[in-house]
Amino acid sequence: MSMDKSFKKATEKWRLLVAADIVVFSFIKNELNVLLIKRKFAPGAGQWAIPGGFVRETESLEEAALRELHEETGLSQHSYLEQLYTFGEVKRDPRARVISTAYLALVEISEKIKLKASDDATEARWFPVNNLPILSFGKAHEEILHYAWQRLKWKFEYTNVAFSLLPKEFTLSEMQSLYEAVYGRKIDKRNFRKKILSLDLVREVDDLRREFGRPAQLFKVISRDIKIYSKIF
Amino acid sequence: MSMDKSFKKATEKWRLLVAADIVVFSFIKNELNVLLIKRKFAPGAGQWAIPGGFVRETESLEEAALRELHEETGLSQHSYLEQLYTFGEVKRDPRARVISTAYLALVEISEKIKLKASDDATEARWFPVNNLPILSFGKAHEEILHYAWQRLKWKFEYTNVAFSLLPKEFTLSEMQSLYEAVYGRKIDKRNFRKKILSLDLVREVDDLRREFGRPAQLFKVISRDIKIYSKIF
DNA sequence: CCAAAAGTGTTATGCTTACACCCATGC
DNA sequence: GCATGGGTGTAAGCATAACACTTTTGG
Repeated sequence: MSMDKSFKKATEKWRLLVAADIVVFSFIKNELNVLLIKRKFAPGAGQWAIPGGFVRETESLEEAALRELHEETGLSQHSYLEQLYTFGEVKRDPRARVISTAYLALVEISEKIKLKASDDATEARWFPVNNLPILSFGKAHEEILHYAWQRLKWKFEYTNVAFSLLPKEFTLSEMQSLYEAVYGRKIDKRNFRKKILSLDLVREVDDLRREFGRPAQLFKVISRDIKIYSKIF
Repeated sequence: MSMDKSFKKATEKWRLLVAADIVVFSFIKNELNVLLIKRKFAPGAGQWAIPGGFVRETESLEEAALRELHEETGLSQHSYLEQLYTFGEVKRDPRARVISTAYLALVEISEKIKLKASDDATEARWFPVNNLPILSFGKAHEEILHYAWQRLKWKFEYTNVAFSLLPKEFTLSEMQSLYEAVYGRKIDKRNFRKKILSLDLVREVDDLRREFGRPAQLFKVISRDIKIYSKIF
């Protein structure tokens, strides 16, 4: 059998780097938040960026994304993870030819999750999606965030992925305000409750949340497995 | 500013290859077809596979996918192209660590498009999606095909991408049988025509197709730009 | 009793689906 | 005149969207 020249050629000049970036969303104080880090190194040192880094030979893309997330932010849990898109233009990184695969992750912030201490050189912080800082890497990271948010909207419309951002027990009003935060628009309360209850996704628990006004019924998820529906909202 | 160790480390051992694969669909004789090549080299020499190959340092992922397609099949046109998914598990290719990004392309076969001559060592052929040969690369390529078909179904449901598989002029019955081929199920004729015409996507042309039975009205597309609809069928 | 948020039904409209017969042509 | 595919309308059921007031609690 003859030799495969294109394989030989490719291995003679290994000159492509592969990176994994990870956009992490959470729902904090009725706002959709994104996790960003302050970059330590060029390019873009001192500026905010999406967590991410180079993939090692011995790990999958997904593993690399989660490892970088842990190293850069201290976060080691997630309730949902999916691949977003792979950016492969030639000029993206000034230092070398880099292909980078972006992931979308969701975390619940019910138990207080600690981010990496900010006295470390790499600081990590949650930013509300409607109040983001200037990002490094020109428009590239902004586009990734925008794309991730779009994808999240779509997932909310057609799947039960919303539960991955909610704590174990929650009120329907909380759930509604999560939908409103993701969609960026108001939803009618009666229609929302009617639809969610008709889908048989949640069950009442024998407890109430007392804050302001009338106490609210608490619910829990029946199953957190991701399912696709025809259209939720 | 201090040095970025992870970048240094990554560039010291370039050991990841990046490949691009491309799943090409066409609509031939009322069947959905996929373009496959007979592999010339190991692994999987002599077996059928999805076209693809290694990405060069100077080209984008998309360019690589299209270049490989042209080199391996002779095809140099497409009416639609989108990124599908990036496969990044560690063990995919026995020869080296390979990350591979799969693309989905559509072509219209109106003007007879010539595939690479089969006396060349690399043969290229269209296969109906319901009658595929054994593929090389174990289950991996089968999964990619399955995934591509799933994505195509989704695109047909929610966008006007169907026009990318139809010739300039077509009958509504042709268009319906394209939908049926992609979905793998029958659609009611009256409902189909009603819906398509109500979306204002096509315009009658002043010509008929004569084959069997009553001649059929020919239509053309008003605009081939991809648009998203709430649900077509 | 006041502020605050929870909770609750009905109606109109539009979309989806199911369904059967006549039409125009070539042979 | 018959075989072949082209072309047409209506009604029922379902999902969506709009809309306002009462309830329960804490202070």
